[in-house]
Formats: sequence, C-alpha cells, structure tokens
Amino acid sequence: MRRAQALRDALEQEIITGRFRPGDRLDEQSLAARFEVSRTPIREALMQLASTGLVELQARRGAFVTLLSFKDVVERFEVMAALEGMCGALAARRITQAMQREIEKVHEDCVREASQENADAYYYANERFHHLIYEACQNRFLAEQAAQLHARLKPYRRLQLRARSRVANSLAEHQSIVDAIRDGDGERTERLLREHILIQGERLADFIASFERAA
Amino acid sequence: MRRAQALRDALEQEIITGRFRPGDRLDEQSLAARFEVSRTPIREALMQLASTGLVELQARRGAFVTLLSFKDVVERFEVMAALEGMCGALAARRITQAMQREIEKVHEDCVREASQENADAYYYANERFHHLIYEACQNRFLAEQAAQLHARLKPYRRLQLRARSRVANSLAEHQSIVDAIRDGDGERTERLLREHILIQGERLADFIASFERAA
DNA sequence: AAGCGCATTCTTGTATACAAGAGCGTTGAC
DNA sequence: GTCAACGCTCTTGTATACAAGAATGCGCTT
Repeated sequence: MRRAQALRDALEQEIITGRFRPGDRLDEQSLAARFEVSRTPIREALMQLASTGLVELQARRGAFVTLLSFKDVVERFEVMAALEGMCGALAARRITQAMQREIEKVHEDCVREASQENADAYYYANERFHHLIYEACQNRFLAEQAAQLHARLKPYRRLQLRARSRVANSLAEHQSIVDAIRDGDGERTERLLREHILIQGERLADFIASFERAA
Repeated sequence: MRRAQALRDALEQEIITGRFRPGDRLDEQSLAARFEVSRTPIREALMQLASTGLVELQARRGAFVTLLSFKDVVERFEVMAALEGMCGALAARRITQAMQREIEKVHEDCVREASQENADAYYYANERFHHLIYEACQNRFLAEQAAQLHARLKPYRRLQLRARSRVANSLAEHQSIVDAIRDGDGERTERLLREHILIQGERLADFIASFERAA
C-alpha cells in the first residue's frame, strides 16, 4: 500500500520534469482517474506537496503547481546561500576524517564526469557533493532544511549548467571549498559556499529575466 | 466550514499549551469523537501539523506529538540564530524609515511591559519585535521560514524568560540591535541577533539538561 | 442589446463504509 | 512453567457517498 506516498513521488517527478508546469491546475478527479485510485490518497499527496511548497492549495478552488516569480526564486536562492554557507561553516569545524575523504572522493567524481562531458552524471555527482556538505555539518535539522530547499530549487537549477565555462568555474569553486574545509576554516568555507550558490542564483536570474523579456 | 483548519489551530494550541505533551499519541478516533467531526478533517489537520514538524506521523502507527531531544532543540536554535541573523543583516541594509520607526516603537513597548512586570504582555511585545525584524528583511520567503521556526520553538522558549535578569539583558540586547539597524550596519546586526538567540538556546539547554538530569 | 440574477453543474470538503496491516492476548505444546 | 504461534481486535489507509460553496451560462428584464 502506501499509495499516497507513491503518488506524492510521482506527482513531484511530473512537476519537476515539467509534465505539469507552474500555474497548472491539478484536478483531483482526473488525477484519481489517471492513477486509478480514489481521491483520498490524491488529496493526501497534494497536501504533502503543498507542505513542501511545490503546489499551492487554494481553499475551495483546488491545487495549483506553484508559480514562482522572478523575485520568489531570487529570495529562495538568497536563503539557500545562507543555509549552505552555514552548513559549510559548521562542517569545516566539525567534519570527521572519513567524511572529509568522502567529500574529496565525490569532488573527484565531479571532475571526472565533467571532463567526460556527461551532463547528467555530472549533475548527480554535483548533487552528492552538496548533500555531503549538508550532512557533514552535524546538525541533522539544518541538513534536512538545506536538502529540502535544494530539492525545491531543482527545477530551476537544472536550467543553467549548460554553459561549459560555468562548469569549469563551478569545479574550481568546489576545489577551493574542499580546501577550506580541510583547513578547518569555517569562515572561508562559509563565504565560498555562499558565493558559489549566489552565482547560481544570479545566473538563473539572468536566464529567467531574458526568458520573461522574450515572453 | 473549513473544519480541518480550525482543528489544526485547536490541536496546535493544545500541543503548545501542554494539553498534549511531547510523545503523546494522537488517536484519530478519539479526537474525532471529542471534536464531533469525522476522521477525515482530523487526518488533514494532523498532516498539516506534521508538515510543520509539530507532530510526527508513523506509517500504520499513527500520529505522535513530536518529542524533541536535547540535541534536536539545540540544533533548531542554531538554525534559528542563523536565520534571525540573516534577517537582521538584510533588514539593516534594506529597512524603510517607516519600518524602522515601528521597530523602535515596539521596542519601547517591550521596555514598558517589562517594567510593569507583566510577563504575558512582555512575551507578546517581544514576539512582535522579532516578527518585525523578519518582515523588515524584505525577503518574504526568509521571513516565512523564520516565523515558522520561531513558532515551532515557542513551547520551548516560554520556559525560560522567568529570570528577571534575563529580561533586563534581553532588553539591552534589543536596544543594541535597534541601534545597529538604525546605523545600517548589517554585520553588527547579524552578530548581535545571532548571539541574542544563541543565548536563549543555551539557557534553554541548561534548563533541559537540569530537567533531564532530575528525571 | 446589454446587464443582472438565478439556477445548474462542477469541484472541493466532509462523512461513512470497507480493507488490510500491526499489536497483543490467549492458548496450546513442549 | 515458559515460549511460540495463532487469531482477534484495534487502528490506520483507501474507497465511495453525500453536502456545500463557487463558477459559469442562460434567460429574463429593462
């Protein structure tokens, strides 16, 4: 069983991959028909998605895929930068030897996948890199919050790692972050990670701005 | 209508005020009977509370009031300190004249209520003070996140403002925060707010530690 | 012809009925 | 007497039926 959970994942995927687009209405009945379940687990799944911010529930009007404005996205990247910076600061001070080695290993994975120009593999290695930093902060709650917002920004982050120069810069930034953590320098790690994320946010902001201008 | 929402608020209050204590099981049937509604809106309310972290849903086992360990609370205060610090930093750089005046006014309210030794009134004035800083950051998402975690920590925060000396110190800290914001000094505001929150966290940690030792 | 109002219909919100898994007690065997 | 297994019950998870609010379209009136 546990249909609601499965539905949650399925809908999340469809939203992230663009099957449903921001602003789209999610009709309970048609979803129930399509997945061949009753409305009950559909409603549960929608409420769970609403709690993560992926959809919005309007009273008596139904569920809609959250439509983030330009400002909304910038705001979230601002917070993401702060959270990741904090993770980094704590990680640099608290990290274990084993964790340190693991991060270095995953960083090497990133380098390898980038050199092979395997976009998807690089994307996933990059994701593991960031998740390791979340976990290394030794604050489970912070790690969860960071991971959740990270996931929430996924649809927007994927848009931008196309430019090859960005990948090269990103790797250089990762390297200096790894170094800063190894040195146990919390402040430097925090600053580097903040900038690393904010650059992404700014890139994306440029992208969205050009997109909105075209529309 | 909108029973689920009303139930959510009612249950939240009962948890915050201690009618239900951390670890308690929340039985759907008995709640439905007590509130004279069916299980459906009860389930909705419980899921909403779960999304904010106030209760935990265990699959096939039901809902339990979240029992935060000592470590859990410390972790949350660590994050709260960072979020509030960030709010303060942004607020100091972005605050409007009107907002500045409003914060000063509420700060004066805090001073007045404290001098009258009206614990509840002071508590609420203090809460308004912090919420104003959240809003002043001009990042709606950050403000929401901060407010949510703030609310989440409410049951734990109330335990500790008993000591009179803490109130006096707290007011002095508020004053220097107001000054730092007026000066537009983001870094100083951030540092002061972080410390202001972390002190609360440490006080509470001491309290919990002594409590757990006694038990 | 245009605007307002009413009714119909569609959708969400709530109640109830049903299914299935988990825990617990009892009973039987060793 | 103790341990294990079986079955019962209790609770959650899902389906369906019902109620109520919101939107839309049609008709009537001016």
